[in-house]
Amino acid sequence: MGANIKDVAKFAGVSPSTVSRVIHDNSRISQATKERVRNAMVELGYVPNAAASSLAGRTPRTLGLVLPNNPGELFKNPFFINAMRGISVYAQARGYFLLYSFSRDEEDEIQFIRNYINSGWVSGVILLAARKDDRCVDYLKLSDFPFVLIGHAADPLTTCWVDNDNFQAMYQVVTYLLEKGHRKIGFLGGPETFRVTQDRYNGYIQALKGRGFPLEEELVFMGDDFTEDSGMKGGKEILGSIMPDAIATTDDQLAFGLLKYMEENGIEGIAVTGFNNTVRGIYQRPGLTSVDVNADLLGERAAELLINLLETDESERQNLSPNHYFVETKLIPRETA
Amino acid sequence: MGANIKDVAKFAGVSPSTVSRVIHDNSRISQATKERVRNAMVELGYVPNAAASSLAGRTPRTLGLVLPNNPGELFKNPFFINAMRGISVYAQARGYFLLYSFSRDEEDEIQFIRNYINSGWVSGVILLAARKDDRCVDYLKLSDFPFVLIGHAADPLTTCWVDNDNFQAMYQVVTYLLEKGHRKIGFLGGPETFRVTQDRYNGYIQALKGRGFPLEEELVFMGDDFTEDSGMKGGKEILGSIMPDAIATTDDQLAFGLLKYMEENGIEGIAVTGFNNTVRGIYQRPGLTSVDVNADLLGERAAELLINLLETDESERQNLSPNHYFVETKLIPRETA
DNA sequence: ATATTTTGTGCAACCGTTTTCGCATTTGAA
DNA sequence: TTCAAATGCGAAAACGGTTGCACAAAATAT
Repeated sequence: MGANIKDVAKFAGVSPSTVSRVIHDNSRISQATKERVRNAMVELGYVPNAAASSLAGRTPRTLGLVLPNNPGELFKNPFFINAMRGISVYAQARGYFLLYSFSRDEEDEIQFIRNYINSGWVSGVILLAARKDDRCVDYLKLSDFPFVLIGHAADPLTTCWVDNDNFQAMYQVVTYLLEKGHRKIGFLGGPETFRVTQDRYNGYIQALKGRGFPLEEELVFMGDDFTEDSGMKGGKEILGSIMPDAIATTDDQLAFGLLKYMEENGIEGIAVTGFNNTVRGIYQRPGLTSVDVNADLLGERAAELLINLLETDESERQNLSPNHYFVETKLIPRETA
Repeated sequence: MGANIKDVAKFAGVSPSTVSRVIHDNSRISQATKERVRNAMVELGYVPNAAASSLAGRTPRTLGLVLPNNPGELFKNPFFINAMRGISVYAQARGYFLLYSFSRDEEDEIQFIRNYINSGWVSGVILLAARKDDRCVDYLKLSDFPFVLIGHAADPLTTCWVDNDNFQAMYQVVTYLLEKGHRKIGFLGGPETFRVTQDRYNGYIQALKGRGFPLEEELVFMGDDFTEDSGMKGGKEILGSIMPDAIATTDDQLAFGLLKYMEENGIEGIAVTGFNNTVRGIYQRPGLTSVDVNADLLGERAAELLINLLETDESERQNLSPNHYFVETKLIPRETA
């Protein structure tokens, strides 16, 4: 390993404490000394020992990421890798390291977080997949450990989080469909209990209202989950009654199920939109019109929020502002709408 | 933060040194004492402070991952996320943390590795994307820092690496094509300078030879890179002369280019195979027959190799065996072949 | 000219763990 | 019974930074 703080001190003709203060840009050190020490640092190729630094009281400049371990989801949806990249880009710029781990289940995740915290290896956590009633969130709050959530927090006032503006996103989708000339527009969502479903549903309703179109309950269906099967079921329900000329779904998987149902039943000419811009939707024919949730930027913003949180004094954290970010989505028109 | 080693010592009625020895299962501590201390540890929810531990001489149980930052590649090919998952699964089982970073370029990567090493935060490195004449490899060797490579090492004897058996993989592809009744089989590869191209080309040759088929030079083309464009160019070259009835490519992107060329020129009935089992190949119609390189397992094996390396004494590392693993590939037949 | 504040730096204790050395105590051999 | 070796554990010095405190020198106020 390279030079340590003593080597630098000796080289610059000062004491180790002075070097340390130069590293942290302490105002009590004169410019002349700072310059001399900094030269010594580059001269010797000095990199501070992170272990010693965090042991001695500084917060370790490392963030811990908690990822779900759902093999299918991981490769169908480039969300996670892109979010991780976004986080990496930002964290790098601020000089933070990143720890990650895929966990099998909630129990596993809590275990990880416990290890992150107690090992002293990590100063903050980013949760990349928020569940409803997430025990990880509870655990982190209970431990009073800094974290941010990607996704809408159950308690948005006392939690830091980043998310898309799901209302706005769906509003935009429906408006787009209306402008395309569609009049009877259905809605196929995930479980009602999810915040994201609610938000998007509200966006759907408002977009219709805004243009003076009525909400027709028969054209609305909420699945039990986000699977293709639920999509097919939704197709059966919605297309069984009145025929809409477009259906906005809240997830590409649902859309795939819906398209499958339509194909199997020879139904054509209905516009379909999805959410998440998954790879399958991009490459299938016809390409699925979908909403890109901008995972990259979600990641960057999450990292930004967390690092800002970490770098504000403990006493002021309560009223950190902002405690959340909304990230723009982008509608990607393709053949299905 | 939780309890420290002194708390545990007090609780168990021993000295901190004894607790430390129990943690590392030192043979000089009696079973009775070990039990008592271990009880104290669970009782107090003790997790060793990783910073202190690594400061005091232990190697930090953390591995650093170096990833390329090629946005397109990252989401078209689920290789990286799967490899990362594989690494995570194995590292977790052995009690290691994982650091990752996406780098813009080679310069950036070296910078990261330097930080990894000098910060004392990391005890070994996994390179997920090996280039030819990789400066990172040189740097790591020069620093005498433990690392493994995913991909074939330039110097396979003195480097630790994991890779697919590319010879075998292509042998299998060609054999499959021959068994399907194809007789004139072409080869469309990436740059010749790449080891992987060579290996797969040799597999192609041997598979033909093995069954007594001649190698026809006009049916072989090596592109300048792994892009769709090169695939189209290859199609033009190979399909311009004698018509083969199948073409084995060394990369899905090349295969996509080839298929595109065929479509644009109205050429049909030629079997095509790819490599990497990318998402586009899975979802396009017709589905692309491709070789799954088993990224998950590559990741696991890489982690295994590195951790084993780290846990053998410095003096014995020279003749660590094995210093590499071959990971099975899996041919995934779809419509194009 | 003296008193007071500000500025610049060093000393030394501390963070939590590891590990060498050393000292009892027990075990086994002579 | 005596001595050497093995066993079981504690004391204390690292590891590399950080930071409160002290203190001298310089700047400013009186």
